[in-house]
Amino acid sequence: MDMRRSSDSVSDTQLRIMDAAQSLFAAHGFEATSMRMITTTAGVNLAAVNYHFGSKDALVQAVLRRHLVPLNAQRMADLDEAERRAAGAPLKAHVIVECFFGGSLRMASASEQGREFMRLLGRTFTEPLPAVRRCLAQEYGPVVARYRDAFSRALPAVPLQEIVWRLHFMFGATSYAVSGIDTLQALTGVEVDEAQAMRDLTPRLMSFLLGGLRAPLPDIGMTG
Amino acid sequence: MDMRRSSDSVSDTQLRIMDAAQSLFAAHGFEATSMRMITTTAGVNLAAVNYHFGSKDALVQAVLRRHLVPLNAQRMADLDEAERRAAGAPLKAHVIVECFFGGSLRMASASEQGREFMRLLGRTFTEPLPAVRRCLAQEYGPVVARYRDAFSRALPAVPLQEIVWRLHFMFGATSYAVSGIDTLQALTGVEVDEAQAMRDLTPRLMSFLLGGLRAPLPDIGMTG
DNA sequence: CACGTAATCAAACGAACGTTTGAACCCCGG
DNA sequence: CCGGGGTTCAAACGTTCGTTTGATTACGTG
Repeated sequence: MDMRRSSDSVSDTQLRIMDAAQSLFAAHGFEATSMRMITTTAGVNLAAVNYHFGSKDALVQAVLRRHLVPLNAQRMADLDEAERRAAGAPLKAHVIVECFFGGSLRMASASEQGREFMRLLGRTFTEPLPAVRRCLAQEYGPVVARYRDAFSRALPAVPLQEIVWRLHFMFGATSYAVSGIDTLQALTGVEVDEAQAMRDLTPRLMSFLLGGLRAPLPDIGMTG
Repeated sequence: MDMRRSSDSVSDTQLRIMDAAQSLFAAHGFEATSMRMITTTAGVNLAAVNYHFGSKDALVQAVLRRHLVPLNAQRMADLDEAERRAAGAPLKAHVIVECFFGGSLRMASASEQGREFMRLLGRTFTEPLPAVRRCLAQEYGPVVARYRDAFSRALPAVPLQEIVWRLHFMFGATSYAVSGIDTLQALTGVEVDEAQAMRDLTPRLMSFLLGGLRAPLPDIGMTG
């Protein structure tokens, strides 16, 4: 009963469970995926999840964190590197956008597993499950704060509050773009090759996001 | 056992059930909301849902359709009216955006119930439940096709495929913007008054969407 | 006032859920 | 060869799920 083992030494069983869980979570959602589905798909005993992770909630968090932690670490590192290269000068907006969304989009393009995880992550943002929301707030909080300030320096004419909103919109467009390919198909009736779509998606989305980010400021009553 | 009654004459019990269900679905998701939660909140007997709607899935669809059908009808009518006024001239992009997203945003601003429904609708797009996906495809299909063509006429320089993608992005930004105010709070730590936020959201989002829609075209390898 | 239909009710249905148990198993150090 | 910790296993735990039942109440109609 280790149940909370540190970073190293994840057993083969744990890997198989997380892979199966990620795939099933992405396809059916968290609550609709039962322990029996997970363990059957993983080819392990039903009790294995509780033995190795402690509970279903803990498994959900483990699956999310497995790729989200390195992804956000990469985001921090990419921004560090960009700021180092700029040598004190304010970053260009498109560079910051690339730092934040580039990594995740590349991840979604690279492999079926990556695509699966990004689809899962997209679903995650509208997921009411407390365990999920706690995990998101904890993992994204520092990163978002860092990027918000970076954007604010890059676009000094845009009020900080507006930056936050546009970040929010960019999040939405991205998570939906990644997780909703099937929705796109359902709505438009167009057949899309998913791998091809994901590859083309990066430049398409980047262009869209930058256009939105740099749009003229709306005129809102100056109340706050 | 009417169970499939036509548009008129929804009983008080049915209304109370749909109101309670909508609120709970928006707060906890479809699967996490049990029949017992719904009927207790509505103050009706447990068997009432199955009696009046037939099943939980049918209730889900009834709750979605209740506001979605008139909303999409309004979208069609708004586009009709705009095209009538243009008298044959191609519509401006911002007019089409206003037609599509204006109604829903106004709905979200108008009442707590409207806000609730839009939040629910946002969740709906990433919902794997078959009943939900069937409902979305059916209700949105014609509307999306109509608007896609309108955008294509308004922006003749933009390939149809690119239009579809940008529509997709705009959907994502919007549904996320509406449904994820709490996510915004969780990620940024900023406290937001929801009613105020929803009111300001319309011009903010419109500006962002238009900026994205009119962004320079990405350069993608000409492979299809 | 009776009659019949629609609606509501308490109670129970079988199934599936997440979790726990205790025995069996594997493998390595003594 | 034996002993013990880490792991896997079948089985069952108690709970909750969506749904169904059959009796009971409310009510417009002849």
